[in-house]
Amino acid sequence: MFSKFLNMDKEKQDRIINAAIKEFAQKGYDNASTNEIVKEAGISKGLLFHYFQNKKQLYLFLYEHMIDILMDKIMEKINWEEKDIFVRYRQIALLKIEIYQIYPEMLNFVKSIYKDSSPAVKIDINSRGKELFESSFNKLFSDIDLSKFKKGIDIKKAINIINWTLEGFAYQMQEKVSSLSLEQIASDKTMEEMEEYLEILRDSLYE
Amino acid sequence: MFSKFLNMDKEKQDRIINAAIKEFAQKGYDNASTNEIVKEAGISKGLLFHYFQNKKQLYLFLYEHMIDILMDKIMEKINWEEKDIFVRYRQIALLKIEIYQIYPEMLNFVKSIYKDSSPAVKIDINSRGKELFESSFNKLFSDIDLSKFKKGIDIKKAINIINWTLEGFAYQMQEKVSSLSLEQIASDKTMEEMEEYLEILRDSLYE
Amino acid sequence: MFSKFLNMDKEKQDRIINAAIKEFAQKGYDNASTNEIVKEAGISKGLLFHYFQNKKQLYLFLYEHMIDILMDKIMEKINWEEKDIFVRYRQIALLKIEIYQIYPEMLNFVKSIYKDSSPAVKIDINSRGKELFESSFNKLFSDIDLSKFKKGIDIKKAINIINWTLEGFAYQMQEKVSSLSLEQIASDKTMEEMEEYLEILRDSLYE
Amino acid sequence: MFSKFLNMDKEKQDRIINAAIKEFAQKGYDNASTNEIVKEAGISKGLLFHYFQNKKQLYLFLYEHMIDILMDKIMEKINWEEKDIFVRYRQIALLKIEIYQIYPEMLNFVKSIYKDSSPAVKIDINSRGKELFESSFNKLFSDIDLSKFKKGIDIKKAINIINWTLEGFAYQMQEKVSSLSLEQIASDKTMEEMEEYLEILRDSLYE
DNA sequence: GATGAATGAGTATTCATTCAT
DNA sequence: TATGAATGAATACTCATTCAT
Repeated sequence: MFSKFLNMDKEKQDRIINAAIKEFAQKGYDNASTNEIVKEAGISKGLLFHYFQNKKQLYLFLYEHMIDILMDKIMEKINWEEKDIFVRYRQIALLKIEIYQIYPEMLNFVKSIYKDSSPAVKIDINSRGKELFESSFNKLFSDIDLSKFKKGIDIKKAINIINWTLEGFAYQMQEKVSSLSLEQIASDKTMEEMEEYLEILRDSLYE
Repeated sequence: MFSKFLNMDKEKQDRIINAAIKEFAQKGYDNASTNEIVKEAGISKGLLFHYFQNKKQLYLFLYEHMIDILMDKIMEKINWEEKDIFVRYRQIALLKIEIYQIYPEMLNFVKSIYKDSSPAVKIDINSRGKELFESSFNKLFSDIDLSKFKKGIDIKKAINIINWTLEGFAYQMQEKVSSLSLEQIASDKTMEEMEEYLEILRDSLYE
Repeated sequence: MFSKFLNMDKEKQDRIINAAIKEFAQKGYDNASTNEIVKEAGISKGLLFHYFQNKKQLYLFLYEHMIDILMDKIMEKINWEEKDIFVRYRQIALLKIEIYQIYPEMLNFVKSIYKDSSPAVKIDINSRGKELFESSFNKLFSDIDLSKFKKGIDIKKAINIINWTLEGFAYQMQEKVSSLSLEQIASDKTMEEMEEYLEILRDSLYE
Repeated sequence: MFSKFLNMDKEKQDRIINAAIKEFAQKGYDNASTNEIVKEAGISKGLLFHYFQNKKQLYLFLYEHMIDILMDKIMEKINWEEKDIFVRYRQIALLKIEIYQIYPEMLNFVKSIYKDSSPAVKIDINSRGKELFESSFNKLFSDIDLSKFKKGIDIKKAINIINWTLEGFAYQMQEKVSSLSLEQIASDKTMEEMEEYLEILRDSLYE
């Protein structure tokens, strides 16, 4: 399907991918301009459509490609022996920071998929997402040791609280991105603050 | 600034506001069409731009106007005698549901501000948000009784956890909106589930 | 439907119509460029689409409008008392020349409808054509005096021969348009030549 | 000029020709896509433009080549001993039907030349047509026995009438193509009807 | 001879905004 | 105050043609 694209010069490939995920992440599917993408990538109008039938195919390719890379990273970096949910979340957080530093727009793009997704692509994303994303994502928490939670607590709700708290924290950090440098965000101080949140939650939700 | 608009026939005013927030909420800032707005409001193109210099000014006016109305409702409906944070949050949740039932587009509009916010208006919203929204929002929690929290706990972080959890829960509920009716969402069962979350948090974070 | 357009300044209206029928007649529906039309008409891109929803609506409007004008002219100029087919054809020929001199592209446009009609508009034209064009066109020959034809001759075939001959002659004349001026074509010499054809046919097909 | 092409593998040559005349016949010069032609012919884009400088040259080559083949057939099949114009025309009509059944796209292509001919190629076709087509076509009628025509009749005009009538009849038949099968069109009934037209004309124009 | 990546001007249509009335 | 005609840059996408391999 996209073999033509994937067999081309790697450097140009990356220029196109970066330009495209940046544009889509910033403006959403509908408002993303293929004009801007080719300008930023330094290629001609025709070439983009030589590789991708249309804007939608480009978007769906990026979706699958980014998820693939994300999943590969997860499988590679997570220590699956460690069953404690807080340790697992800490690993995921470090992973995110790592990806953030290499492909900063990638996480924004993945996030934007859930935010915007115009009707034009929503159905396709949903059908592909159900197979790919969720199955792999569930794996992240499928083998967690649940015995450490307080007796009587609704474990599903407890996990939700942990999740929402970390999401909220990450979002708060991201808002500072424009003023802070990535280095500062990925610094010890940020990690320390996260640890403090995790500690409060562990004290609260574990036996 | 917008006094010209605010002094006009109230009924036409509302037609314009309703048409505009509906369009913006449904399509986001960039994709919202002023053509659609004037058609829905039953006014001419010229008139819209007579009252509002441009699309952006219209959007920013709506933002401020909606926040104003929201704040008025809050001030009116919150029982300020009650200082317990969990009780306060419960009141806010009920308030949201109440507004949702009366002006469904209004909350969609406010929500859409955070979801989409194209780069074209993001900066303006952020700067005004800091003044308007946060100052009023802070008032919601300025007189909270902090003595009930566990000794030694970082209270700011504890409040964040409560906040993010409720946000996460609300977001989860919203995702069901397309399949569930508003009545079902605002039902006892939803409120019960929220109570369970609040109970876990109170058990965890209070002395 | 097109009242907005028909109520505008007549001179600009005509500039648009002339530019459009010329472009459609020369290049056919698919290849006609709305860019060229607005350039030739001296209006902006937006204005054309302000009056006509899209290219197809413009084409269909022109079709109906041109047929209308053509039919009005026919009803006005034909002497319906005269039942002889050769006299009737002569009147029609004179009529065509007259129209040719006033709206030269109009007849080309009408002719082009039958020649090209891309699949994009064919169905719409056919359905509208059956009502409008054919019913009125049949009227042109509905009250002809058939008693003058040779006994035993197949009258339908005889009329076809007259028709095809005059069409062939007109086509031959048109091919000379690029080299000859309209004045020369509409001259006595051309009419004389046509008379000679009609005379051969009358001698041949009448008693 | 096109010797490079004509010296290549005959089978590939035919694949290209067939793909090209089909595309041109179906869509007309302007809308024919060289992309489609190379896809259908199974060759690369570059190769097409290696043999033919550009789309126009390809079209003009096809025009000349098809006329050549057509003329060869004519020279081969016409009985030149028979000098009667009506008999000659009957032979030509049969010839057309024969070709129609063997190379249906070829006649479609030749026909399409007259129908669509975008301004881009019209001039070139016209100038070449005068040399090629007409010279050969004139041969078809150069040795006709003119002595049978009525005394005093303008023979050139009489021949035109015969020609236009047969053209008109053929065109009328063609319009039925979409609903009728080729077999039905080339049936005895069609030929019979043509005979009736020829008979009327012979009775009218011969002594 | 043969490939197909690459180009950029071209297509129809939209839309915020202006301005004469 | 109110209208809506008019603008032109922007949109996604196509396509004949070139050229390095």
